Amino acid sequence: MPELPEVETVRRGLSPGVVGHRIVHVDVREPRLRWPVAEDLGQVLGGRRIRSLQRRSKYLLFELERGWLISHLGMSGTWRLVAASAAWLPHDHVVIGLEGSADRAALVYNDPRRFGSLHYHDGAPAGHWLIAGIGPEPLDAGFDGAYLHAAARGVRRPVKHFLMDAGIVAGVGNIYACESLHHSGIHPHRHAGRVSRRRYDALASAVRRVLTAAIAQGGTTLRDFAGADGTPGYFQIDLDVYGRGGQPCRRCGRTLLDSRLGGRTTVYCGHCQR
DNA sequence: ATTCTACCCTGCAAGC
DNA sequence: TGCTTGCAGGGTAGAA
Repeated sequence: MPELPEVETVRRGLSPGVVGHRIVHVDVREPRLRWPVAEDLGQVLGGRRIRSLQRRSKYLLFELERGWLISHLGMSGTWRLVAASAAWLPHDHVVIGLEGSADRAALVYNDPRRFGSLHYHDGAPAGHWLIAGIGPEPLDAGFDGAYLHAAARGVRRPVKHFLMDAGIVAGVGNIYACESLHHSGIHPHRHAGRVSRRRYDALASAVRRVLTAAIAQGGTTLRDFAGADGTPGYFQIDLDVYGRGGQPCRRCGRTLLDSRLGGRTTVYCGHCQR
């Protein structure tokens, strides 16, 4: 489900309802996520106020009065704010009760596929093992063509893989990798080390442009993604290649190709992307 | 050291 | 109608 723009959309939607509120209890109803959720999370978090809600790569970071709650949505995870009296839905795995919110009294983590995760970390998120190795944020200074070009030196794996590697750049998943490569005219199967500096300039700016536009549209809703208030994203309307295999390229009109790259569907134009 | 594959899990759609 | 198969926006561990 969520790449950087979707996680950012969740962060923005959730913030007003959680920041400043105190956690009164935590109910781990199903600890079997990507990694087991600590069953004593309630004892650790209970009584602490949420100071801010931040994002790093595809991780949501709840800054507490002390320590951080680090959440990843995997493929199918969602957070929603509900009234205390709300009925449980299937796959509601973790419930965080909040004080100081009138009708919205609990934060509920739902995740059918359970690829998401939830960790408490006592120090700064950058020190957590899941986050320590992550590369630069694509929307921050420091991410540009020069950086990509240098990082790709001698790398033989496909440039699409390279771009989706969080250690290289944070937050770019399958959808936005396909889109950015199409925007910049780079063939997804090309070896990362065989892309010129000039074309990495184009790729870096395409990544920025695509992610920024997607955030402005509230993310991409393919089947079930929704922001914290339940509204879907609208960026799917602007997708040029993802999900459009067999349809005409919007630039040259030729049929878009569907291939599998590392087990993931990759759509590209064999004419516009070299 | 890099790079590939298999796997974690449920839900849905397509095909038979 | 019901079964099987494959695919889905993620990321890791372990093998090659």
